[in-house]
Amino acid sequence: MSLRVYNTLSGKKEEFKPIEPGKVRMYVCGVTVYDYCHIGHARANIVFDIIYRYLRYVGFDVTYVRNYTDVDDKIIKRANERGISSRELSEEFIRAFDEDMATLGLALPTYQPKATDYIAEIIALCEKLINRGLAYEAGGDVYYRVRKFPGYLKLSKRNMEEMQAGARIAPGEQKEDPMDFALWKAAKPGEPNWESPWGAGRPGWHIECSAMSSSLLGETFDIHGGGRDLIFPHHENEIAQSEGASGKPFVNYWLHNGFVNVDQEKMSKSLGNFFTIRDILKNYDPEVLRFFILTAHYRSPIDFSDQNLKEAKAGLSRFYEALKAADETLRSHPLPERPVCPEISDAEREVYDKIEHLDDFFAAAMDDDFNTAAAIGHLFEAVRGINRLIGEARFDECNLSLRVIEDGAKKLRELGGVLGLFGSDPAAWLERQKSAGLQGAGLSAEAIEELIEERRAARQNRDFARADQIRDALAAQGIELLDSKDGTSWKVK
RNA sequence: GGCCCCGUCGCCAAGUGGUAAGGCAGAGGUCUGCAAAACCUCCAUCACCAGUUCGAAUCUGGUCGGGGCCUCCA
Repeated sequence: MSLRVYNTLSGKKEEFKPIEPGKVRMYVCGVTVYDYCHIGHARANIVFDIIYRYLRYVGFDVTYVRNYTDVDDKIIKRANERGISSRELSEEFIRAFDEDMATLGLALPTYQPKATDYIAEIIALCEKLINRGLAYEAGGDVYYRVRKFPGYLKLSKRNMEEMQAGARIAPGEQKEDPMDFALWKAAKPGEPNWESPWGAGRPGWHIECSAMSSSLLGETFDIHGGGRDLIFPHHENEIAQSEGASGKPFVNYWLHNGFVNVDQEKMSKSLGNFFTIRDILKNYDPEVLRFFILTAHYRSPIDFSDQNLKEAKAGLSRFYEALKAADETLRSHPLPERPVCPEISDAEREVYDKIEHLDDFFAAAMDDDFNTAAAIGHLFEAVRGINRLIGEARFDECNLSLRVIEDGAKKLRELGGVLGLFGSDPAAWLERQKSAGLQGAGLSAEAIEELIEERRAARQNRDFARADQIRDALAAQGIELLDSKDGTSWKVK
């Protein structure tokens, strides 16, 4: 099996062939740092995090660049509103971004460049484009002469005439053509600025990504990613800038993740219907959010709702319950040196096979354009298998099952790790969910334990009426009791 | 208006030519004092219509419905 990816440029799934065998160079558009990240950012970053992890898992040496855009109109505007410098503002939100991504358990990219550290490269790129006749200076601004670049709009698949209608020249701009876009903007009073051949100014929006990507990855690299909404104009303009300057293909594979919707509508800042990562994390474990995002394919839209988050939590809990049960089983049943099973039942055989080939099923799903939803489906089947062997509990006659349980739990952790999942200690993770859930129930763990003890005594006296009364009362408050041979435990519904 | 995407079980969600993964919910069963958890069994012909094909959820055309981009946006 080989990796196939959907390339926005061709509109098809293609076999992935890196430029340099065994190595992948990947650039993903990060954030403009002027506000807290919302769950749309969370999705984009989680999606490319697992792409990064999976590429490494299959053996590629990956150079992953994710930038911060720290100079921009919105940053300047917000900084002015707050009466602080652009630099102070962007530094504040770079820290916030780093914290959010760390909380979500993202692996660190190889490089995280800031646009303002690449001003010299940006100016050099502008000069090159001017020399090639693809850009021009006008009143201290520099614009890209879009009509001179033949491949323009090849990524977004539009045509110039139709685009004309919406394009316009803002007051103060001196564009030759409404479609042209700014590479460099002359500084207005009070704006951050850098010296350039065209006077003091600052970069336009798209040029920083061209400059940072070519500096760190070269003129042509393998993968460029980002949200769908960046296809036009951002990525289209990046292509014009980079290919215009180098004369070489910019990127081989363009990957774009789908949106997060709220009530079937795109979540966005302009609509005001967005949730920040910090909002969500008040009510949900970060791993639940990650799990929720990965249960859909990265290109599909996902609908964000309390209901869907709750389902994700139930699903993730199922994994941790199984891992916990596996841990406990292995702890109480030492694995013999040479596990045997004289008579393997059909059901056991089925589970053994499933777990033995789990990596293959997982890889086949992920090789198909990073189909995490299908991959998780396979992992769920392994959960059922493990639970089944534990349920059979015939370890005396067939201790080989212990080996399979051990193997299954190990693979679950290893493959889950590729998705950034199941990294916690299961008992501790479940315990955390319990105490978090308790806050909403208005009950203390001690109170519950007391009631459990009272019920235990009642049951011993065969006073089942009283015992059931206690259980029902707790259930009404969302507390479920689970009886076992070793006593009674509880969990929040 | 132009371009693009989507419409799969009650809900979420895979599946892009060979008679529909998985999760949640639901029904029955095993276990249990009774439950819960776990396990077993059951539960969809893929918006609609017309084509192509031996064969389509999967390809083509159309209809209806939803969404996105064209302005800042992951």
